[in-house]
Amino acid sequence: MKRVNIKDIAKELGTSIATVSRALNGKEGVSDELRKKIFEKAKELGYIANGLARGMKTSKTFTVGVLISDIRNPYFSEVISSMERVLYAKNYNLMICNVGENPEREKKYINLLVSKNVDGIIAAPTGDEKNLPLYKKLVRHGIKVVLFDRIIGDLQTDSVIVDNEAATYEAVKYLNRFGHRRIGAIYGIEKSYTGSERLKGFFEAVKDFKMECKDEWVKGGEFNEEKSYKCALEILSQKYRPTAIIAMNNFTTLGVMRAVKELKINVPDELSVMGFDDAEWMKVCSPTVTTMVQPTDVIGMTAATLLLDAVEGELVRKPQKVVLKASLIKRNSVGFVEK
Amino acid sequence: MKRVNIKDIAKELGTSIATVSRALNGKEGVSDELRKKIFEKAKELGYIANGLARGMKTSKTFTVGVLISDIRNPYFSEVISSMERVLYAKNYNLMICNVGENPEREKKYINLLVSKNVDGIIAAPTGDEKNLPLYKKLVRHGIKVVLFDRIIGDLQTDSVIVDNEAATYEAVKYLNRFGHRRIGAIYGIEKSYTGSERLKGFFEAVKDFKMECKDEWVKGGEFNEEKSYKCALEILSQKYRPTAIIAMNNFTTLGVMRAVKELKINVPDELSVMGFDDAEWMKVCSPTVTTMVQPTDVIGMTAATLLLDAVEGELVRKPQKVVLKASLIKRNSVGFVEK
DNA sequence: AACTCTTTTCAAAACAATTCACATCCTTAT
DNA sequence: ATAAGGATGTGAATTGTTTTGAAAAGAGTT
Repeated sequence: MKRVNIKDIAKELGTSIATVSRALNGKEGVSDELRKKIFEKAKELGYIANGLARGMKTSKTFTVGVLISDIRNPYFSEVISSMERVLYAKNYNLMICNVGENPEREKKYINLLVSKNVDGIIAAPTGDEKNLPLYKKLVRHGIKVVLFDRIIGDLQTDSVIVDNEAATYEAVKYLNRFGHRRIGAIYGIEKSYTGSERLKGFFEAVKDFKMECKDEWVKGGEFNEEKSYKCALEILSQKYRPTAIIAMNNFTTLGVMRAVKELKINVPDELSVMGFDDAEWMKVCSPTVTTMVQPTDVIGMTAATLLLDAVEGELVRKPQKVVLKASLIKRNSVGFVEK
Repeated sequence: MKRVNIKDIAKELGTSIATVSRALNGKEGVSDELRKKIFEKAKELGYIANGLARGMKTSKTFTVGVLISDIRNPYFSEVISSMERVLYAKNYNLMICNVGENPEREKKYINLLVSKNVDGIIAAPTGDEKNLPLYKKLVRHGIKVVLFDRIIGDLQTDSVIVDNEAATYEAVKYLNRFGHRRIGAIYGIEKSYTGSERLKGFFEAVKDFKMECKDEWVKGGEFNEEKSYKCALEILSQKYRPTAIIAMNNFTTLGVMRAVKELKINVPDELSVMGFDDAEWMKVCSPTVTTMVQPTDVIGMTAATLLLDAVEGELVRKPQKVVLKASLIKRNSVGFVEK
């Protein structure tokens, strides 16, 4: 069945499409009486504006693309949920693009979003250098871009990140207070933005607090459970092992906890575990996990708000860089080191 | 900066836009030589087709709306991730719409999706009667609809669901094998499709296996952790209480586990817990949770495939109803009842 | 040279909205 | 009576693409 358009309304009312458009969009130049009639007729016919046609003319689509690595990661689903809340209020739709850590997908999705004339893109970029020009092109072409979680190169655009370096530094500092002198870590993707920053903070703290940290105690390579589990097994099977271990995202934390369980290591008596990110399971597993959490709702809200500002604001303003702090949630996986 | 369009390409090459369009879309009637030149020029100028204009003409947008209650629910994020995988392969985008259990949001989002001329909608409907006409209108207007997780009324459209009744029936049956004769339950939204089906299967099994089930042992009302936690506390604080309890989705399961932990009830020795849905935490908490899981990836894949079939298929076919089975994952929260 | 046939190309008409520049109407002032 | 001015309404252009019917060009046949 054909959709009703303003032409139909105009014809029914014996007026012109221009007038109908003006009336429906709340522009002046239409008498109150006629305007009312137009609204009534629109409702009666079940008129819904055609966003494509409107978008063509106004070059505004009320659509925002969101590039993330994996929607199944609670970190991302929480951030997105929070973005969705602010965008929904302004009648925007979100296009979710799972790019994994795959630059090819990132590229294809960006082009798809451009072809759909999205008003803006909120992205946690893979960080691959070869897609940097793509992002720059977006900015040049007037598609607003807000980066979150990770930033790349010298892209002149808004961004919302967490001070990852400080986060792991604080985590180590906290462990230090519990008397830990031997420390290990499970990291994620070394050369990713978050991965490297978190490692940096870790090593810095290790140095500052004069802890012992052997190469064999620091392993990783991927932000996933399986890899982290294996790395944790390796680290913890050593005869001489750390008294505390720090994981660098939610999946790695999960891997560590699984390894610990399998090796029947008592946490926190024999080993303290510091997690990263928060997840439901950390509240119910035994022991519950002490962890550095990122303020996912603030991240999402801020990113969405920045994008809306950029999209709806008339004037061009300087790129903003919002840096948020991670915070420590104290639960039961960290304890004093055994004498 | 202005986007390059086919007119620009045509002008540069001294040909007509019709020819450029034909060449780029792989239609015949363009000499190989000219076609090659057109492709080269398009690449050189960085041409990306304008989806709005294309959509106007072809009334195809390569966009699919997805209505769910909450992206933070791992059940939904897994299903969506799986949908995304199949839709991405065919160059479709997903518009995620978090509707909570709110019919108003559902209505607004559906209208938004219509205005954006999505090719189809995959929805887990709230089930509110007053939005049924909206869904019917979609179908009438040629927007393909695939329902999943829940179905509503007499809507003539494809659907993918799990046999929820059988799922809880099987769960109780399993508990019966462990000698449980007194059983309780934490349910979700009674009048929701999934909620009522699961309850139905539960009561049926309770009757069939001649179990004892007091009214005070069956509580619920919302599919969330807090409410379920409170209900579980109430049930388990009673002097005469069930030896097994069954939760009816992932959040309710989490609530039960928290209550159990707080009451220092030993699971499975003092109480067996049967969960529903799967989640990371169920694998790491103590004890790990035995649970009825829905095949999220199959659900997502099937729903997306059905939608693609409907959207891309020429001929109209009968609405399909795919019913999948939940399966039991045996872990450690269910044990033999104490003598 | 005139004709058919095939291949290649083009001009113009949609698609549904917005918007600019006019046109019309009515009132009021000169 | 005429002019001015404000309010209200209209026609037509515009947005970028696809698509259709027709035209042009080239090749082969008579």
